[in-house]
Order: sequence, then C-alpha cells, then structure tokens
Amino acid sequence: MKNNTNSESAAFGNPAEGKGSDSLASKYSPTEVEGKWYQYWLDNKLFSSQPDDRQPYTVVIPPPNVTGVLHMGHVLNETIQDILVRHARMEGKNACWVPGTDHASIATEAKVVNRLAEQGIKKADLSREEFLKHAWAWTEEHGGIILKQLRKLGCSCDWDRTAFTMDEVRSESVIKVFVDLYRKGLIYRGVRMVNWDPKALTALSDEEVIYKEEHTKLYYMKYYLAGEFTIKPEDEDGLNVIHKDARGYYAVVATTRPETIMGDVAMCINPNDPKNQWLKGKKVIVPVVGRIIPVIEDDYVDIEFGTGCLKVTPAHDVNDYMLGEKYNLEAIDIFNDDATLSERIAIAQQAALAENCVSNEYIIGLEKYVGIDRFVCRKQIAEDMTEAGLMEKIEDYDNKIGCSERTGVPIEPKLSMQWFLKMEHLANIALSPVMNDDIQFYPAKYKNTYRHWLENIKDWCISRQLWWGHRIPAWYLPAGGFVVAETEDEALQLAREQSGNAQLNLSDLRQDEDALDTWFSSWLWPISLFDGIRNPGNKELKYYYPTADLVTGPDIIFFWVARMIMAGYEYEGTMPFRHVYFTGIVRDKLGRKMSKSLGNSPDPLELIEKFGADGVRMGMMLSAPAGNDILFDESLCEQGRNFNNKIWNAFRLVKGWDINDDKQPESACLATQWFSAKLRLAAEELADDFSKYRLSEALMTVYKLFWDDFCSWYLEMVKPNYADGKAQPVDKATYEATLQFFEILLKMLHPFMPFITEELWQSIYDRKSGESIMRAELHMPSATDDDRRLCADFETVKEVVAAIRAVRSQKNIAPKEKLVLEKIGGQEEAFQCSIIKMANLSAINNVSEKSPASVSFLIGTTEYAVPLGNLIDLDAERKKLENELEHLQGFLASVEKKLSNERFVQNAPAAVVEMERKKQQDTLSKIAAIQETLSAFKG
RNA sequence: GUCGGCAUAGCUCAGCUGGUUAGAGUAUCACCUUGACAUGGUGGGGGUCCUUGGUUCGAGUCCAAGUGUCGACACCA
Repeated sequence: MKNNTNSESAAFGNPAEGKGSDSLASKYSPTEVEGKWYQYWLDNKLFSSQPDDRQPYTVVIPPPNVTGVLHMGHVLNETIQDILVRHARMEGKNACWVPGTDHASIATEAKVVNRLAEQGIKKADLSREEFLKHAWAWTEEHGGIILKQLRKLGCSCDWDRTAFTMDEVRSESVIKVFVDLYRKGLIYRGVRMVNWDPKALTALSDEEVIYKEEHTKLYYMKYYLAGEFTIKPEDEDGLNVIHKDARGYYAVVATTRPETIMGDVAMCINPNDPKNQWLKGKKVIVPVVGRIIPVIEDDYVDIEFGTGCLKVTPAHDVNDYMLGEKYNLEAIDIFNDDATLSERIAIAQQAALAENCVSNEYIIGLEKYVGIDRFVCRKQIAEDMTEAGLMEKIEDYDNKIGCSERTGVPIEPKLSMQWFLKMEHLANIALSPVMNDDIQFYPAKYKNTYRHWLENIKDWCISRQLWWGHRIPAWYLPAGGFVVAETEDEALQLAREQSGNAQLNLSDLRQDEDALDTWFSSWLWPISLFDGIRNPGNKELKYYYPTADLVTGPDIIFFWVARMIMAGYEYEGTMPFRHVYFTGIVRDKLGRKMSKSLGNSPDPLELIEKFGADGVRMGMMLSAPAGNDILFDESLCEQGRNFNNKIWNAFRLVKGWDINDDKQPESACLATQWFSAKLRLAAEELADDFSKYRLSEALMTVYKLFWDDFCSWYLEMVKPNYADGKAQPVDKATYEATLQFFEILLKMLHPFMPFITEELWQSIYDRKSGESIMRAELHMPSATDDDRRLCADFETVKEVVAAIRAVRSQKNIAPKEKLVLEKIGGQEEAFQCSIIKMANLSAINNVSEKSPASVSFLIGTTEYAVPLGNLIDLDAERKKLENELEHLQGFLASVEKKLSNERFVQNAPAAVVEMERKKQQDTLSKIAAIQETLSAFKG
C-alpha cells in the first residue's frame, strides 16, 4: 500500500524538477508555501490571544517608525521575537505578541517637511492644522507598510491588537501621564541650556545628540588689554607669558568657534596659572566686536589647554553658561533659531561702543555678518581677523562635535524655555530591579551601562518645537500663568479658578504650541497597549502585564528600555518585562554597519524572494548570539535554504516509502530505540538553550539533530534496501516510528522555520481543518540514564563506522563493495547489524587474532581489523601504526607525569585521579595492541 | 580622559564552578552521481587558545601588567 497523506499542498503539485519516481519536486520552493500558510494562520485566527486560564506569555513589539520600511535590523529583531513567541505558544502558554508603530515625531515630521518642500510648500507657510493634515495623509499612505512586510517574514503577531502611538488610546494615555507627573511636581517648565537642532528647529534631549569626530581648526585670537593698566615688575618673572606688539599688550584666546566672540562677556583664567598671572584684574577688548570685558578667575579653566585663556560666551556653551550663572554675566544670544547670525550682534556692538570708546583698529562692523550662516560666518570672521591683524595663528585640531541624531547637523547649545521631567525619583525606582535581576538583561554586561546612566542622569527635556506628536496639554492665561489639564474643558475650569475670572472663555486661552518627545509615548508602551493608563487594573492589563521578554537593540537602552522600566514602576508598581534580550547590530561581512549610503544593506524582501523566509530567518539566526554584532552574509541564507531543502528531501524519502506488514528488522528496531533516546536528550539541550536565550545555539542543536542524527544516521539505518531496480518496502512499525520522529523534529524546528514545518506537518498525517503546528504542543519526557547510556554506546558505533569508511577512502574501495570487519577479542557487538548496514559489511567476525593482511584500528580499547588481502600496503600500515604509537606514548608520558607527582595524587579530587589512572590503563593496553600488530608485521 | 566588553581553526563563534594532547558551523582539499537530496555523500588537512608574568599538583578558563579591538559615558574652549 502507498502511504496516505494529505496531498493538497502547493509544493506537492510541482513535479517539474523531480527526477525521482514520485510526484514531489526534488527542490523545495518556498514562495507559494509561505503565502498559503500565512493566510491560513490569519484565517484561523491562530495568532490571536484572549485572556484565559493558561499562563500568559506577552511580548510587545518595539514599534517601528510608522513610515519606515523593513531593514535587516528589523529582520533580526522580529525573527528573535517570533522564535520566542512561537516557542512559548508550543509550550502551551497563551502567547500574545502585540504589534504597532511609532509616530516618530521628529523623524516623520522631517520626512513630511521634505515631501512638502518637493511640492514647493514651506512648513512655515502652513497652519498647524494644515500641516497635520499632510502628516496624517503621509501616515495613512505609508503607515503599516512595514507591518505588512513583517507578515512576509512569518511574524505571528496578534494583528487585531495593532496599535499606534498616536491613536486615541495611546494619545489619551500620554496626556494623562503628563498631567499626573505635572501634578506630582515632576514636570516643570523653565529656561535652560538645551540642545538645539537648527535644522529641525527644535530642542532635543541629551540622548538625541551624537558626537562625531571632525577635523577642525583651533583659532588663536588677540584680545588687547584695555584702559589703564600697569605691567608690574614681578610679572616679568619669566613665568608669565606676556604678548605685546606694536598695538600694545594682548592676551591670546584659543577657540574652535571664532564666530561666538560676538557673544563674549568675559575672559576667564585659572587663578593658579603662572603664565597668566599678569592678566589678573585686567580688562580686554573683544576683537572685531570692540566690547570691553573683564578678566575673571575660575578653577574650571584648564591651564594646559591652549593658552589658558578662555573666552566666556554664556549663551552658546554649556560650561560658559555655568560660569555666567556663577559670576552673574549677561548672556548675549547671537543666533537666530536656524543658526544664522542675529541682528542682536549689531545692536549689542553699538551699545558696547557707545559705552566705551575703542580704537577702530580692533573693530569690524558686525552688520555684515547679520543673517549669514554660522559656518559661513566662521570662515569669514577668521579671514577678516587675520586681515585686521587680530589673529595670532590658526592650527589644525581634531574635535568632537555634537550632532543631531535625526538631521545630522551640529547642535547649537541654546538657552530656551522648555518643559522638563525630573528624573531623580524615576531613576531611583528603576535602578535596583535591574541590578538585583528582577529584570534580567541578556547579555548581562548591559547592566553596567544601565547603572552608569541612571546614576548620572539629568532632567529630561520633553518638549519639542514640532507639530507631529502629542501636543503639550498646557494652556496659557491672558494675564499670565498657565494651567495643565487633560482636556480643554478642564483647562478652562482650572483657568477660571486660578485667575478668579469666571468670565474666561476657551478662546481666551492659548494652548502650548509644542509637542512631546516621541519617547514620552514609547515609555508607556507595555502599559498603554493594554489600556492600563486610562483604565488602571483592567482585566487585560492584569493578565498580560508584566510582559515576558523585550527584544531590542542596546542603542535604545536609555531612550526606551530604562524609561519603560521607570514608567512601569511608577504606574504599575512593577516591571514592564522580565527579560530584556539585546540584539547586536547587523553589519556586513566586512564588519561595516549596514547603511543606505554605503549601499551594503540587502533588501530583506528580495532575500526572502530568493531564499524563502525560513531560509532568511535561519541565515540571520545562525550567527546571532545575544548582544553580539551579526556579520551578515548572504551565504548564511543559502545555508538556511539548503537546510530547507534537506528537510524537504527527507520528507520526500519517507513519503515515497511503500509499506508492508513484515516484522521490523533488528537494525531498524535498534535505530528506533537509539533515535528516540537521542530526541529526548536533544529536547533537554534545546530547553536549556532556550532558558538561557542562546537561540543560535538552539538552532544549531536542531540543525545537527535533523541533518546528522536523523538524516545521516537514523534514516540511513532504517532505509529499505534497494533491490531489483527499486526500493523495497518498509515495515509498518518503522514507518510509524519515523513519522512520529519527523513530527517531533518539525515541532522543534517550527519556531525557527515556521513555514516549511507547517507545510510538512500538515502532510505527514491527516489534519483537521484549522489545525496547525503552531498550536501543537511539544512535551518530551525527560531523558533517562538509559537514554544517556544508549546514546553514548551509539557514539562508539559511529566511530567504528567512520573508521571503516576512512579505510575505504584511503584504499579507494567503492562504497558498494562489501567488506568484512574483524573484532579482536571482543564480545558480540550490540549494534552489530547497524554497523553492518552503515559500513556496508558482509559480516562482523569475532576473532581472537586478526587476519594478517588487514588494516586495523582502535576504538576505545577495542581493536578492529578490515582484511584487505593484497590491497594492503604493509609499509604504509606500519608507518601509520608507528605514528599512532608515538602519539599514544606522548600521551601516556603526560598522564604518568601527573600520576607520579605526589602533590597531584594528594590534592586533586579522587575522581580526577581515578580518571587519570583509567587513562593510563587504557593507553597502556592500546600501546600493547599496536606493538603486537607491529611485531606481527615484522614476523 | 573614565568605565566596560572582547581577543580560541581562513571566517563566525562554543568552551559552564580550573581537570583528556581544545570543539561546532562554515570555508578549503580529495574522492564519490541510476538509489530522498550535488542546495548532496564520505573522508582528510587546518590551532603558540594575543603577549609576558603570577596563583595552582594542574590554566584556554583565575589574578596582574601590556598590546590590539569594539562599545558606553564624559568632555578641553
């Protein structure tokens, strides 16, 4: 009888390339299979989850940007999540993977601005409402593309739960939290030095600034001494460095930003700097500007840097700002918001000149710089100063420049009115759960990074001068002051109370124009996805929260992970997730980060087209230990595809078998016993790998289990013989055992390769409509000592077979030619029939002495021989044996050295000493056997 | 500058509380096509475990210093 399978599957109907006698193609073609089963999973709602009495397993997706497209980083991240989710589901847990997208305030707004610019529309010409209309249109057009792409990858997200950080639930949650934190006194508004992005025209948080190494110049400028002064005789002590030229005495200030001299309000020296003692108490003239400024003294100044003279520009440098606060200096903001020079520079110059009469030789009218860009100005002013004799010298200088993460332009430190969140309390509640492993990081090394950040945390600037995002729920009163409220109505009521003016109308109030930092919504994600902010303690939240695993990149540990932990403890009193799996960065095989500009990032959808989603997933996972960077190479996907093909062909083999009612042959019976033990051992290994989040090792475990143990050993052992020009039938017991093994293997493989495993699982047995491997539970009995013993014995069998094959290979004996094996002085071999089959022997003879013309080898302490008659090359055999003897004698020497060392025998554990003694005995008997053979050759 | 990680086969990495003369995958080489699969099979070669010291009966593993490399944070105007 022909075995009976459900043969409606798409991949079956394509016999085109098959060269076998059955209807299955010899190559697996994933394309149709993948589409078909994904639709099946959707149709049968197999991804969806509702609270029930099973144990929950929750994962929230790190929401990709709503307008983003799938890149290799996503493939890595989402594959890992899908593996974890599918694995948990098959463990019988109620797995829920919640998908969604992020509005990505600044990134999306930048894209919209660019698109509008292409159409000739300037953002500045639009009202807020008009702009938002465009932004929503863009979101609807591009939003969700990435979610569709995740389906191609096989992601088993509960799509009915798809959320967006700016949908109603999430928006209301953000506003509610803002109001709550404001009322707790944790949110405040004030003028501070912030990171200003002059291109996006918004403030940024410290985390959104990245430092880039750049080759710049260091400009040494002359600040001539002003007014009445004397150079005291003791200043001419040789320690002071006094500059003087035809115009007079001057100090030299080194700066990388000569244009900021327009905001100079003081010069600062270190009071302990011997070379600048002569400047104490003096006044100097700011070159070009003509303003006369005092020389102040502060320890902050580094004596070693430049000339030890620091120009103080409180409006444009964080440290200068602090000096300004300390010494009560004026801050002159010289820039417009877009970092062009402000007309204030000219006004300030006029005021300064009106106050003090300064010689024209130090001055250039600043009007010429008004309105030009900061970098153009830098170049210009440096040239002008050189020409005017105000520049001492210019040197090359390597500098690190803070740049905007999004727009890439250098950040301008700027004083401005912003909203801040106090972080001290939140950092306090978030630190210990990670340090004491309530929340576990994989790999744990990121605990350090985490602690360092929390211990040095600064307040979080949460306002952005953007429109795309959650608008800050603060309303300003006509007479000054503001109220913070969840709704306009509430705001009005509060405003009336606060102002004592009951006649106040909504139109009298003006809502803050700013939006909130994107991460101010992301940090609520694990809670807000279950509506836990608006609806605290609801059933879903109670069931799904805390979530199980978070999978994300270490680059957003501060942006996101740390802040989710803060919000989790602040709003739920417990962790948002129990484990954090940090992925590495996907690089190309040369180790370069994948980027659009380098063009070294493959398109994941093209890869899927080429290798199948299962192949790509496997390629990604093969080299992806947690936290290590992935050096991605297409050949890994090829390996994945090859593995798919191997699985496919193993299936083809089994499906092609005819079955009869014969008794199971002993070799098949033994093979079945062994493989069943092997499966239990492998299942334990797999569970261990998963428990440690060692997913690439888990994959390698199943890979080897399937390819080596199942295909190369088990199937080869049970495979019926070929006779009379065709394969013989297989007995029913073997066939059924094989199908059961196959099913277990498919389940083990499923989390990694969902599509092919579903395809085959559906085909090895008849399945009911709606059934799926996704929901098939995998429970393996734990391995016994007998299993371990059996598998260990079988390892010896493998060694014997390999040794015989090696003999064939060396002697050029065709695999088809049957050989005889002699076992010297041993007992009956338990796996005798397995060895006969796998090594293609005609017999195994137990003999007391081996045939004279034979090749012998040792497995353990047992000697085997293959009689070869005149094929034998005695010289070569002798040489080989002599080499082995030498090796064994060296080994023996090292063992005996240990054993003759009294301190070893005394100090080492008894078991270790015992082991060494056994090694000594074994080696001695091996040596004896070889010597005997060698002397037989001589005789 | 401060702190941290890493350094094992050509490549990517395992190697747990120290205990066989160090493993895997891949690449490479040789041989093998009527038979599930050449996207395959069989066999082989390939290592100063970065260097130097130390602890120990014993070090790839622990300690110290150095070198290289990657990262985080801090920054010098």
